[in-house]
Amino acid sequence: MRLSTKGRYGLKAMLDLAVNGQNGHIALNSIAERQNISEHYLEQLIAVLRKAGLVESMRGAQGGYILARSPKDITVGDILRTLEGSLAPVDCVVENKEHECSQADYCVTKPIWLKVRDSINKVVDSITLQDLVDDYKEVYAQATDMYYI
Amino acid sequence: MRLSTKGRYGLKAMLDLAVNGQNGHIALNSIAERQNISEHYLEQLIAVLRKAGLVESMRGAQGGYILARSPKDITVGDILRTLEGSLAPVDCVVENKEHECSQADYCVTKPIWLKVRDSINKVVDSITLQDLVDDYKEVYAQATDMYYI
DNA sequence: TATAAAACCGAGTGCGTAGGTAGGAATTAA
DNA sequence: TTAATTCCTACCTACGCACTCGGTTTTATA
Repeated sequence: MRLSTKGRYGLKAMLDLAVNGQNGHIALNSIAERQNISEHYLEQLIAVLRKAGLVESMRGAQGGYILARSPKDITVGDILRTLEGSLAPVDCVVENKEHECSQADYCVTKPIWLKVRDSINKVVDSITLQDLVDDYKEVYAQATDMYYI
Repeated sequence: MRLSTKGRYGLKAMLDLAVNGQNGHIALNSIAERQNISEHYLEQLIAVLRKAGLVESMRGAQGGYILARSPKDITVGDILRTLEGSLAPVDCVVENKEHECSQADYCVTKPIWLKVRDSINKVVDSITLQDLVDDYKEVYAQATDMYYI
């Protein structure tokens, strides 16, 4: 039941953008360096975030990435589901695919998986990037050049 | 974030034992047949459940398995965590290992993972095998020879 | 006491996915 | 024109899941 690095790295990158991208685009290599993530690998992840409309890019010199929306309008759930797919614990309760199991009406375990899925979504959808930015600023009120996320 | 078949098969097997094991031991092959699980594979899973003290075995002819405790004293969480390990979404919030990350005090994402972990555990710990047996009996009030779990 | 039914055990296998690398093409500010 | 940067496709490797295989040991019963 672990999240892969996709979700974790992606969340780190998005938080990095929220903290550092106030005035303009941020180059991928600077994010990768600060967050200690392979640049080429992060490239693949941010491509997914871009296609999902969570970040926007600018090519060429001085290009980079920027959040597509305000941090308060991007939830942790948006980011994780974009990179990990559904957070459902079993396939039979993946969103919009619940009907696909022929035994759904008789299955006594399905309600368990639904509850687990919904409780996970509830947590991650209740936290916005802005919440994390606020936490970050509080923790690093003094040491402004630290980037542990 | 999917559960593996270990957890799902294990839960099915335990529910099968709760439903069918009222009067004595149940042979593994009958569980495997009813639940449509590879017998040899289920053997490996039930060995884990036995070592964890959730089921007891009797060897030899007419032997088999039986729940070690009353179904009302076995939760879905007990079964899933035994077979899957911690249900934590990331390693840094695996139970009793939270301290191992040197950045734990500064990490702004850790509280997210803690909330996710706790919400998952809360759901699965609130449901007992007896609850599932009751659901099962309700669904199959008429068709008593069906075994979809 | 022999037999068959069952649990117990350890090793091996195929496959998919995670987590990257490698190398280059296209774009654009300076 | 150059250098910085995104974008794209292909490839690679290790690992764990979901089994299979071939036995050994135990025990009720005929």
